[in-house]
Amino acid sequence: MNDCPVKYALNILNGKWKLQIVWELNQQEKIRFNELQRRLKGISSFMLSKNLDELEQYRIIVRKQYNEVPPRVEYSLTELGKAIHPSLEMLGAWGIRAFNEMQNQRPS
Amino acid sequence: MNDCPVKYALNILNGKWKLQIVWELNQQEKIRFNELQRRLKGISSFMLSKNLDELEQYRIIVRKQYNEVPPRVEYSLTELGKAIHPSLEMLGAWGIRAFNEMQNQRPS
DNA sequence: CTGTATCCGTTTGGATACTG
DNA sequence: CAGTATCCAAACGGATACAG
Repeated sequence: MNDCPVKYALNILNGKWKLQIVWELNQQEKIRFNELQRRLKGISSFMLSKNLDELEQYRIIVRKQYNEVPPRVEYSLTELGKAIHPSLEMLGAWGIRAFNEMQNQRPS
Repeated sequence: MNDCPVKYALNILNGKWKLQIVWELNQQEKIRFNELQRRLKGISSFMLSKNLDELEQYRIIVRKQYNEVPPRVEYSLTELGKAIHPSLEMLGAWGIRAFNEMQNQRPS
């Protein structure tokens, strides 16, 4: 994993939800646990919590807790987390091309 | 999967071996099944075959078969396959940064 | 040499119930 | 509201044997 930076990067975003979490945070600056769960339709609080923990360990996101009643916790991207966006844009552009090349040859 | 180009792209490279296969093909232009298996230390012929099939279906690689005895099959990247390299370079650069930020904060 | 068929252990994602 | 604990099913990776 640590012998290849690309694999290291991909590993951080691996799984069903992490990319989407980063994407939501990129559009929101800050977001609360519950709202994030609503936006990621279908995720359980267990999975969301687990994925947020992992992203925090990799320093992609920051968790800020306010000691209020009811509890409030806000998540946001770190500078490192924001810095991945250009790579994702580039990958997305390639993804569109890859998708189109599949469609073109479907009729075969 | 098809609703997000980034996810579509990541899905193509998903798994334990596909990234490394693309990487090897990027350095070799052509490579035979057996040599590829030797380079990807630890992969079984079953897994290699399966991963090559999937990459071929996504039009990332091309399989060329020569009807000789013994059989010879060569794999190479398509133009689409080559075109992913800049994205991987960029992701790798970010990966190095992410890795370093982890190391820096380890002593905490 | 280049695969396929079968079977199996591990990992991943998730449903549900519960807590401070 | 923001999680944790427990348990379960499906997906993934792989070992082994075998085939053209």
